[in-house]
Amino acid sequence: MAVKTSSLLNVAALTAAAECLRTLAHPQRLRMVQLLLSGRRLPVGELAVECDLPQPQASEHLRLMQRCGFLRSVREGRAVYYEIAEPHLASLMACIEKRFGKRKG
Amino acid sequence: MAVKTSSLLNVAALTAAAECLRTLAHPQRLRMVQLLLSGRRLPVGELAVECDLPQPQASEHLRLMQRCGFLRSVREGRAVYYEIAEPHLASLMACIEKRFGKRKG
DNA sequence: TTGACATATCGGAATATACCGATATAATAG
DNA sequence: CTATTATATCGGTATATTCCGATATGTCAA
Repeated sequence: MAVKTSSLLNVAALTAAAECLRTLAHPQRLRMVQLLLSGRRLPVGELAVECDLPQPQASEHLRLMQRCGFLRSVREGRAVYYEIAEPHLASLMACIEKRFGKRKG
Repeated sequence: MAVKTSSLLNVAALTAAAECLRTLAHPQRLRMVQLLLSGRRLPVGELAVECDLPQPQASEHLRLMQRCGFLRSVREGRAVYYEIAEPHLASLMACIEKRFGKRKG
């Protein structure tokens, strides 16, 4: 199948994209996504510890990412596990890691 | 159980990545990037018209994207041309277009 | 020099976001 | 039931962002 040349997104798509990017644009949220991409799924408490965040803040970050479709949550007993819901997140994070990994600043 | 950390970005890299993503996370700035990726280089005035923005706002958006390394500017006479300075922007935008292009809206 | 055009910067108001502490809800064990 | 654990939500404050109008800077032509 031929590779389609990038056509410009319309205003609605650009607005939606901007919202999602803004949601992703936070150090701890990026870290959470990385953890979930590599670790499959994790409960809120463990994500909070890994990101060195108070539990309420971790919960709020996860809620934002769930709201824009990046994550979904599944309750199991008392724990709530979060996992990646948006397949495109992997390639997006790969781009980000390629740009910001192994770099001197 | 600890999560594997070999491929995770450190805090500094995550912070830098978040800053750049935040800069990109605006509808008109995304549009500017798309225009510059497809049209090579454009003066401020033309970008302002294409994005339906007042000239001062266009200038400010461009300044932000230049500050984080996405763009660079070259003055030619009275006009100032902006162009893509960050090679990774193309693949990043490709990811975004893949996710937000051709969807019902 | 003056006048025009192109771009950049400034000041402020409205809105959004991040962070924190306290508390509320939910599930389970005893 | 109460107590414990895990998560979610709320109130308030500090900070950041966006947008706007006005103005400053820079370049060139005459």
